[in-house]
Amino acid sequence: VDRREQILDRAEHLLDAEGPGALTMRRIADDLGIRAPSLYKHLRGKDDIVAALQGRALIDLAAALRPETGDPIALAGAYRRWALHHPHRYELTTRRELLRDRLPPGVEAAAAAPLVTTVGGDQHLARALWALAHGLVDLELAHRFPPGADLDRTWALAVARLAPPERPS
Amino acid sequence: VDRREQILDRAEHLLDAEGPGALTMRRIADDLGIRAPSLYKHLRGKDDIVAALQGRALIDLAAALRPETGDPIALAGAYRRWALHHPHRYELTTRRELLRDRLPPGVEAAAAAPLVTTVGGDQHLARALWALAHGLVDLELAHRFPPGADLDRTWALAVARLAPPERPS
DNA sequence: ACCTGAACACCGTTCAAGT
DNA sequence: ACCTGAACACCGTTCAAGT
Repeated sequence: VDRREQILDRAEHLLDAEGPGALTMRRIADDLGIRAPSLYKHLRGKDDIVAALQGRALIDLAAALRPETGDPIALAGAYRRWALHHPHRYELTTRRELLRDRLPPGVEAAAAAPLVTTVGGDQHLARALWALAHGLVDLELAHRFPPGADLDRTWALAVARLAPPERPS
Repeated sequence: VDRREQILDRAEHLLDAEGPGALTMRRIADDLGIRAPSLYKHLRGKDDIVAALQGRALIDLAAALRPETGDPIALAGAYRRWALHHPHRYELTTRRELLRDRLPPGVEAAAAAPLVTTVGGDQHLARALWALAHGLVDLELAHRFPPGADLDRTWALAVARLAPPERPS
């Protein structure tokens, strides 16, 4: 129905299947059976596509994290699982500049909210836990750890030390 | 003297000054007063340049970390300082695939050694501390934290929790 | 309203040719 | 030994033109 959504769907499919390197205007257009210049009648340019896919990814990530709010271990697990399940989407939102101006408003905050709530509102702790999870995922996806490394154990140890679960008083 | 080193020096200067986006064969050649195809008489291609600069960066980072071995806080501080002082070099070794086959042997291990020693040999803890530092730096360089955030405090809190200094017995 | 071909300013890279 | 121009297969993007 909406041509713009069709384009974005194809682009997302291409991203998932072949990674950010395959996300070119000519490839997207080819998949739709048109020529690259035609895309510019429906969107402003490639940045528009990237920003839209970043927005979708953040919304999807937020939805994956929300049910795990409260338990740091479970939340970290959900973060890791989402990233490993959508590595190219994670790369697009994380390794490329986040195009904030074109993002649906509140999306970034929605993805951050479960984190802040889970650590009890401490901003520094929330940022640290985020950085830890991002760092672990980023290094894992970049194959920076030795092949046989037991990363489950690394995650468990690290999260437990950084953000021990709230003891009910 | 060695033309290859001259090329790498120029490339490194270009990287520091304008970032990875400016690191093109034509720009490097222009800076040297020659044409791009001439570069291929001295190196195999652009990957060769990237790998060489990644190697230099890791050696430099290792040298910056070594003196701080032993104290997790000081080590993390040195890591952060190096990354903020050479943001484009950090990006080149971290956001782009690490070209291990073309790296000087042992360089990756040399950069990791101070970390492993500092946490007392625990591999999981070493990986966690590395991921935390990388995640914090990566998010800071990507402007993912709010502008006024007191990141000094975030680092201090996070490192202290994850890797408390060894108590002398 | 939607799509096209041709063009522009870029990439990395190859190769025959010049000195 | 070192460098060159021309070319190839790519990029994102613009624009006059076609239906």
